[in-house]
Amino acid sequence: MVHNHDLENILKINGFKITPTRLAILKVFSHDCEPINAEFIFKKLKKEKVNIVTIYRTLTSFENVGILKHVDLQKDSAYYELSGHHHHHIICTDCGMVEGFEVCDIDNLTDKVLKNSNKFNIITKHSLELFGLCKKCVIK
Amino acid sequence: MVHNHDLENILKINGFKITPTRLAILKVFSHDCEPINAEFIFKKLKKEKVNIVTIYRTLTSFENVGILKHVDLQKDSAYYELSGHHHHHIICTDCGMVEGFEVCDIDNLTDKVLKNSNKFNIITKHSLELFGLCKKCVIK
DNA sequence: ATGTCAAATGCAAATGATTTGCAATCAAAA
DNA sequence: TTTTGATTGCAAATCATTTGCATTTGACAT
Repeated sequence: MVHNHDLENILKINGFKITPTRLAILKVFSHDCEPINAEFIFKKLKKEKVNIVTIYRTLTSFENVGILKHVDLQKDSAYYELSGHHHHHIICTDCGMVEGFEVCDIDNLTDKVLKNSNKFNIITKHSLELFGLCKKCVIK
Repeated sequence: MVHNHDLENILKINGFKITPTRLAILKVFSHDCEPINAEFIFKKLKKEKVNIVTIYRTLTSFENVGILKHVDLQKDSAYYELSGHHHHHIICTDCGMVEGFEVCDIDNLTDKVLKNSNKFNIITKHSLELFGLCKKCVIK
């Protein structure tokens, strides 16, 4: 269970002012472990009447300081998740279901790639997502 | 050097009618090995006065049959490349420069991941791109 | 506690990539 | 050459996201 106190700390540490909107958005992320988009947060916060523009701005600023990570699900909008532990996703191309996985030997890959590259010597991030059909959609 | 004859064959094989526009678009791809977007093709074909809507439609239909592959460079528009040999890219987050690389142990990864997954057993495709700073941009 | 001020938010409008509807044109099969 | 469905162009629509600007508010100093 995540306490409000923890969320406030996240904001403080990153130099943000503590506002109800930011706390609410952080809370949505701490509830839903899967990557979510602005629209999803907007709907979750219907009662709080948070403007979607504010959500977009918050997502961007949270990503800038590293609170959030942008996840590329090859969907029509931008998805984010808390950047806690390093992991990737499998996405069902039929129903959109997302499952996380930890396996990722990126350091090894990066080493090999940089050894063969004459244009790059610094890698700062990477994308790695698998796409397939979930067991339910295979049957269809 | 790619001959017109080869390009026509690609269209024929995939059940497309042979049109000047499609040949021109294919030719752009055969010249530029790096992933390109609709706007780039549009500019390259200024003389031919190809409508950008047609380019979008062509890109989509080419991707559907597998002539083209959508590459996720995390830029603002959709980039495509000929789906010939399997490879990935390093993208400079500063200047946007793109370099390809072949190293990719995806089968091994897929096996491990599916072994641990209870929701998926079929992977159809994957994304894997590295992001960093090219040697020129590191200096800046 | 209160005033101050930059930061945060809301609202309306703009942006920019991509899509859609529809009419005109064209490639390819008969 | 005729026919017909596919292809293209043009204008307008869409949809996620961004921007400008006025208003509000959190945090710090008084």
